[in-house]
Amino acid sequence: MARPRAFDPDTALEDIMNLFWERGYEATSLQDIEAATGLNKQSLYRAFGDKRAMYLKALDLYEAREVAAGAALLRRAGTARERLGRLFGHAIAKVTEAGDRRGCFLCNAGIDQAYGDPATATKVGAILGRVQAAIEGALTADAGYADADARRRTALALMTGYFGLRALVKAGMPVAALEEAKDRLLQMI
Amino acid sequence: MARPRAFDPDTALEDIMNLFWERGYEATSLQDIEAATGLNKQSLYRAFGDKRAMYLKALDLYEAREVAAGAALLRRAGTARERLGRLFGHAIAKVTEAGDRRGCFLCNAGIDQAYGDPATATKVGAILGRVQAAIEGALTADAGYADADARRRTALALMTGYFGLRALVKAGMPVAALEEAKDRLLQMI
DNA sequence: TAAGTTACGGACCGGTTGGTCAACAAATAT
DNA sequence: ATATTTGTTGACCAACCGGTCCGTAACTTA
Repeated sequence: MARPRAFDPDTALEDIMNLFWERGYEATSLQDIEAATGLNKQSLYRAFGDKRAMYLKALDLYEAREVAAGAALLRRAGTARERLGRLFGHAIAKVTEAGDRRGCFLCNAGIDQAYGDPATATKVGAILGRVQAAIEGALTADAGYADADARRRTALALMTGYFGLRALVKAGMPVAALEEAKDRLLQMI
Repeated sequence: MARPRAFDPDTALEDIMNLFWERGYEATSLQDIEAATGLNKQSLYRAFGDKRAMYLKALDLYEAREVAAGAALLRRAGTARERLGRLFGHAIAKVTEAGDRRGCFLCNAGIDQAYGDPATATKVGAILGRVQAAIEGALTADAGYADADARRRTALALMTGYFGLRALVKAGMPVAALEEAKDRLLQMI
């Protein structure tokens, strides 16, 4: 109909997601976003809405990308412990292989924005529910988890441990300690 | 010698701690701190230093108050599971009894400031070490944890679960799910 | 009471915040 | 070619940011 966009919104949103992921909402300024995307403020507003909208869309992208990748690790063949081991191991591999200590954007958002912003809280809650379901799904690989209640309880405990692990990654805990915590948590299964 | 302070620095620091605990570093402005303490910016600077210094002192107070209270729960008589159950139960009781969903200031600080600010990272790391030691101490109550390595591994896993639990509190997870996660995590012991 | 010392309060600082506006550029449809 | 629609750009906004300065008030000591 008219002049087409000169940039790719998906690429821009990915840059935005990485910024919010690393620094959180408040510590990320529009100016930072302009610099990271190479776009003008006005183009950003036109494409995504205001800063809060950008944040929520970044969370959506995080689920579509990172959470989905984690869920895929859980679906691949193996015992429940092998599946969860892949997920937990991946969280630590991000540190050892890529030096990435940003942790989990979802967990970060839960702490720095869900408390205080209802829209974020709703979104985080919804994603958490799907993470829980994915872990429960991985547990069905073991005959020992035929009971739905036991499955749910263990899934909740594992999810809690997983979030703690990723929080401690961002807090700077040494890799050796992270590994020990991971291995011991997996013995729950 | 000269004119004495008209306010109590300890009370003021407690107000500051509560503010940082609830909102985090970036979302708390000097103006907010002035309003919460009823003090002038100048008095605050004179008493505590700049904003960052206030934050670090607030973390110190948090350890002296809240972490110490948690460690006391771990020292009281009982089996290891009873001791840890008190600690985990206390984290959930804050929600059910006081409607307090601020979570753990230490965990919040680990996510929103330790990554990015070396001074905070150092302090958080030091406190984490003492928390780990307190949990290890509680595990010695059980004969099954005579081995120091096993004790350390389990303590790390429990600490990780504890931080996950408190992160999920702040993220808004329903109490019923928190309870199930807590109970299942305690079965690790 | 006078001198010395500290606390207090508010004005003030430059810089940055998130957000808007209007002029201009570029593409399509007729 | 012209009209129309949209994207881009940079100037601009009031509000607020953390931080400082300075005149004045209040207290202690001599």
